[in-house]
Amino acid sequence: MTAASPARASFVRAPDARRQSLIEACAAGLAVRGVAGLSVRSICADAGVSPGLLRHYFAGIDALVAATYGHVGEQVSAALAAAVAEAGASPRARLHAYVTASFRPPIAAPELLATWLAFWSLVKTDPEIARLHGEIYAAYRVELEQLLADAGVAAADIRLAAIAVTALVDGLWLELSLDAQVFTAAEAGAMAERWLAAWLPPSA
Amino acid sequence: MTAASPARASFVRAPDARRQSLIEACAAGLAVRGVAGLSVRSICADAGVSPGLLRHYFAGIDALVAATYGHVGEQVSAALAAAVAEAGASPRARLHAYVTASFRPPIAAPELLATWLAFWSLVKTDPEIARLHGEIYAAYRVELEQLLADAGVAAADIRLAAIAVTALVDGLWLELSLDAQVFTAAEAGAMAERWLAAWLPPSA
DNA sequence: GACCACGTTATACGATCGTATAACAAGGGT
DNA sequence: ACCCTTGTTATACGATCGTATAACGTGGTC
Repeated sequence: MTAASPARASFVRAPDARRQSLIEACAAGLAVRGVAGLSVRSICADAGVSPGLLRHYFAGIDALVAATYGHVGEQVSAALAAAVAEAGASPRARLHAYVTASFRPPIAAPELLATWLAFWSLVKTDPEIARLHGEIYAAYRVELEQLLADAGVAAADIRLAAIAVTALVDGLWLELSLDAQVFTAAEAGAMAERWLAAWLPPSA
Repeated sequence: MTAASPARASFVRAPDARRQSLIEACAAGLAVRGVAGLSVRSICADAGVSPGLLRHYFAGIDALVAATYGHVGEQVSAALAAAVAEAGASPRARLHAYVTASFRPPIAAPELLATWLAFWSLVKTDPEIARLHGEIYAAYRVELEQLLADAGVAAADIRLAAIAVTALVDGLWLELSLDAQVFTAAEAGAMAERWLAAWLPPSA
C-alpha cells in the first residue's frame, strides 16, 4: 500500500460541522423521502460521512430526528422573529407579519411539509418529540398572544384567539403545501386578515 | 402426516372479506405504528393471513395503502353525511353539523391522526395518493360550498369561505389530535362558529 | 520525532424488509 | 368419485435495515 494509494479515504476533522451536516441531511432527507424513506445510510451519504458516524454523534436515528426537529423549530422561530422585526412598530403590522410569514418562504417551503409531517407522526410514539412539540407550539402561541394583546384583542378573548389563529394558519399552510393549485399565498393572507378582524375590536 | 395433524393450517375461502381485512389491518397498523412502522408482515399478521396474500390482492404494499386511503375517506364522508342528515332541515344547522363533525368521534379519533399523516406524507411521492387527496379534499369543499350557499354566504365569497373554513377545521382537528390538553372539542366548535359568522350575513 | 486521544472510515452482524414461488386445500362442476 | 380452478399457507430469496466494532488517520502536546 503506497502513499499514493491510501487504504481508505483521507479526512479532515470537523466535529461541530459534521454533527450539523448530519442534522441538515436528516432534514433534507425527510423532505425528499418522507419518514418511510429515511435511513442511516441515506442520511450519512447525503452528509458525506460514513454510516458509523451517526451513532457516534447521536444515540440512534431517532435521536437524530429529535435533534433535527429542534433545529427546524429554531429556524422557523427565527424567520418569524425577522418578519416581525421588519414590520416596524405598529402592533397591527407586527401581528399581520407574524401571521402571514407562514405563507411565504422560508416557512412555506416544500421541504418543510414532510419534515413537520414526520415530526407529527412521532408525537404519539416518542416522548422527546412530544415534549419538543409542546414547547414549539406553546412558544408560537405565547408570542401570538402578546401580539394579539398589543393589537387590542380583548383580554378575555386572547387565549382562544391565539389558538384559533394558530389553527387557521396551520390549516392554510398545510393545504398550501399539499396542493398549491387550490389557492394562492396572497389569498391565504387575506383569509388570515379576515380571521384576525373577527377577533380585533373595530378600528377607529 | 395423519388427518388429525394437518401439514398446514386449514382455512376457509373468503376473498371479499380477506381483501377487506387487509385494508382494515392497514388502517389500524398506520394508526398504531405510523408509516415508518408499517410492514407486509405486521399488516398480514393483524389481518390473520399469511404474508404472501398481500401480493395476491394488491400490486404491493403501496397499492394497499392507496386502497386504505380510499376506504378511510369513504368512512369520513359517511360520518359527515350522517351528521348533516341528523341536523334536520335548517341550512345553518346543517352547516354547523358538517363543520363540527370533525371535532367528535368517529372523525376525531386518535387512530385517524396517524392515518392522515401517513397519507399526507405520501402525497408528494405517490401520484395515486396525490390524486385521491385531490378528490377527497375537493369533495369536502364542494359539499361545504353548497351548505355555505344554502346558509346565505354571498356568492362572491363562497370559494374563499369554503377554503378558509376547511383550513380552520383541519388546523383545529390536527391540534386536538396532537395534544388534547390545549383546548376542548366544545371550544373548537365555538371557534368554528365564530369563523362561520365572519362569512355569513348578519341574521335577522 | 514520538505519543496519544479521538474523530473517522470501512465493514460485519443479526434482523427485517418486500416480493416471488411452490405446494396444497377448498369448493364447484361434471 | 374425479378433475380443475383458485384462494391460501408456508417459505425462500436478495436487498436493506440499525447497530456494533476494528482499524486507522488527524492533529495536538511534549
